[in-house]
Amino acid sequence: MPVKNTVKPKTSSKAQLNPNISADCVIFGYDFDQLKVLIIRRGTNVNSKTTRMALPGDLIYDTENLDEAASRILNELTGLEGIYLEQVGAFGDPNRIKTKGDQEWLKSIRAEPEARVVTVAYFSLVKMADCNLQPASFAMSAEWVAVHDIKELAFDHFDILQAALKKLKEKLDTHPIGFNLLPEKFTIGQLHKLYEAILDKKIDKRNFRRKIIKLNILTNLNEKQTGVAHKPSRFVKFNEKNYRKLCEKGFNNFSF
Amino acid sequence: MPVKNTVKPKTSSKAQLNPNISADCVIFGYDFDQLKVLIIRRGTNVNSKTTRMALPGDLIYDTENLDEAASRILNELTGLEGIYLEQVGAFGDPNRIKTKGDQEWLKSIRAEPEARVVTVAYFSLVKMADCNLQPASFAMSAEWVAVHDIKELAFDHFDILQAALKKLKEKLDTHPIGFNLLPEKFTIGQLHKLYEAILDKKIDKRNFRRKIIKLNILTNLNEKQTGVAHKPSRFVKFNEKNYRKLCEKGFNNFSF
DNA sequence: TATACTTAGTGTAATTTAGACGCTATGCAA
DNA sequence: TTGCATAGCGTCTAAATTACACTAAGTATA
Repeated sequence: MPVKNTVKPKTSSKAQLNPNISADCVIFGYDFDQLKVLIIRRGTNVNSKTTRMALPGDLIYDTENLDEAASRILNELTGLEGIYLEQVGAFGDPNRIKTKGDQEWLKSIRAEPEARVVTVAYFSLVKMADCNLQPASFAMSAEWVAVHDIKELAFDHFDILQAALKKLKEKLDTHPIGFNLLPEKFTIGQLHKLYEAILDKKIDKRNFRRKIIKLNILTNLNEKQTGVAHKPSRFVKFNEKNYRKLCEKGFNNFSF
Repeated sequence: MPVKNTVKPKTSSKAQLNPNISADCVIFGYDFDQLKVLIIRRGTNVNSKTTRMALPGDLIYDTENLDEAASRILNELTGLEGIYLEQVGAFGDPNRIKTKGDQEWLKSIRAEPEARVVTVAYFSLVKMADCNLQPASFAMSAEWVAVHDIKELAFDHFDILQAALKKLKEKLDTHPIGFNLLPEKFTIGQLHKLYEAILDKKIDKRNFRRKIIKLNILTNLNEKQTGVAHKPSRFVKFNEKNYRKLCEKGFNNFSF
């Protein structure tokens, strides 16, 4: 179930980080061309040999629930609140943080680097332009990387990424959540390209239009693109009300 | 992703139960009439006032991974191995084990009853007849209860059950996993009734037959029902090989 | 032993959906 | 003014979905 990260728990000074449970976020963004993921370098020292790329994540506080932990991580890194967030699942192989490089890294940032850690993975969809990337308690820096360019990550994060991607694709088959990656105003063409980027395949333009328009969740705006070297497209916006109606009614298939 | 619980980790005497992480199993069974769930009473004292019904579950060992923990729980309770098992997700509200009744119970069985526990929920599908129900380290007794008759459970187990049920229904839409609940030989009529029981709705008999037969994953047996007060039905069995082929090819829709 | 009862097992027509495909429109660039 | 790029639309065909009714073959029972 998707959650909106509206609640920012006040993690009081006496709140304890639980050494055995973490949350990791696969934060997807879209730059009108490629599907991207927010990747961090952990640690505090830029020049450290031990900086590897990883998903943003952190141990969780004993006072916060899992959704809140994921929201906190997302918020610390991007400044965003109220973002689409959905659990992917728990990853808990005893050896998931035990490789040499990972252990060196953990020793530099954790009180109990060898503790067994089960992580709960989330994926979230953000509008890239709204992100104000900043270092966080758990991340020295963050950057957007195209999903296709990621070949390896620290810990089991590559597996988590693949699982998140799979879940995103499946979800997109049944719920038109792609809007979360686009700005308020967008064109159907942009939405079309977004679907192609996520599903990683060509989709017939006319069939896509027919299908998405029939859902009746797009509101036409009296505004067109300007300054484009082709016929300008009309902007639309996502119709939240009709979307809710559609969800209640239950729409089964929305696959391409 | 479904896993088969083939691995039984030897939890050596020095293996530690992690106080912060548990696994809970929603074990589904089918008695040719209703969808059932295996429900336990925890604790060791039958006469205790604090026995409430709950899902089978236990803290996990630091040496086992999550799938193994779920397999262990399933195996201890039913004696079964190699069972369909799939993660539902992690549940980690800080207050999920904090109600009075739940705390009393935990105090009687756990070293650190107040520790924060995040649980990873699984659902599994078993052939009821194959189960050899027995008490387990975490369960005084176990019994099958019809899903529809369950109104409340300890901790957040009712929520977990609902989530598992939802996941099962969704999965059934795309993968014909219902076979796992039926014996080797079964009739299409039994399969039909099983689908109706899980999805909790009527499905047209002829349409069901057509659709399931077209999948080509049923092998006809030269055997018929005997002793039934109606036209005997031919038995079929699940064709694992064709099922794999179908999975590889990818079958999108299988919804009723 | 005939009748009732129960589930097995089949087919077709109407509607809806999916998939393939080509053309004109409109703006900017050269 | 020509070319280029994307917008935006409609139709045909095949396939899938849905709704729906009867006969068959056993047991139970009157």
